[in-house]
Amino acid sequence: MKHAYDIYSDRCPTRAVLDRIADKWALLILDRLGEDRARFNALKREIEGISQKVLSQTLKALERDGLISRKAFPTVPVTVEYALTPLGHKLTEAVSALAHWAEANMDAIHKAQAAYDQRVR
Amino acid sequence: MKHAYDIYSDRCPTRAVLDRIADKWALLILDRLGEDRARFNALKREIEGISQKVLSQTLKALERDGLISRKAFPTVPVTVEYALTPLGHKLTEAVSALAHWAEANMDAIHKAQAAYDQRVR
DNA sequence: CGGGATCCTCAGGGATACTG
DNA sequence: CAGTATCCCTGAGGATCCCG
Repeated sequence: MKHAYDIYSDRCPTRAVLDRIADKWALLILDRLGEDRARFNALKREIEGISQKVLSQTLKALERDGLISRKAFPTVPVTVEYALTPLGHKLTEAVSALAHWAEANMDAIHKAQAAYDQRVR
Repeated sequence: MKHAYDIYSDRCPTRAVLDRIADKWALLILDRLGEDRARFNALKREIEGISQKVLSQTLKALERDGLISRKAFPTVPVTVEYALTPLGHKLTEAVSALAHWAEANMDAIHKAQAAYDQRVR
């Protein structure tokens, strides 16, 4: 066998991980950090619409899973930098592809939606 | 410019689309349909833990966005098949990579979590 | 078989205020 | 600056029943 895990099984621990990364905010954070490391407020500013609570929560979860690293500098006031870990880097391609897919295909999506609404309504 | 859309902007229509595909259940459905077309109850059976309500909702949303197609056969009782559209097919690689990433890296994730819990307490 | 309609809950996440 | 702590609320989603 390749490995003992099965994402289709609801009791598999991979499900919990998928639940964390298959999330709008997590993907945007990972995508942003895939470009370059960033500080807390920079992330908050650039990822429009995210609340500091959700940002904080998500960063902590991603750090716990080993996808991102947190480095604090003893300046005054404190400076904190978030970056992808090597493990997190393995995900960048998939993350970027998913996050930016909508941008590249929005016109086709609009047409599909219009056609669907025509048919159904 | 490449295109007029920006996923980092909260008012961009791509955000709504991302919200739909950056979802645990949507990714599992897309991944499953990436292997082969499937019927409603087959999806419900194979994607363990999904409720028929969420399955139904998600399928409808994905169909509206043009990612999957629904074909009903006038048998008794009715037979319905879901499959990826060409548009949906463009996403399969990214979806598969994300969905199965946890399976391939679960050991590293476990270690990261253990180390984190040790550090934090 | 492939769903639609209801009811209900509970936890995800927004808003606000405070701190090292 | 980079968060933590509370309060509060709504809407995602589970459970159940029903139907063409």
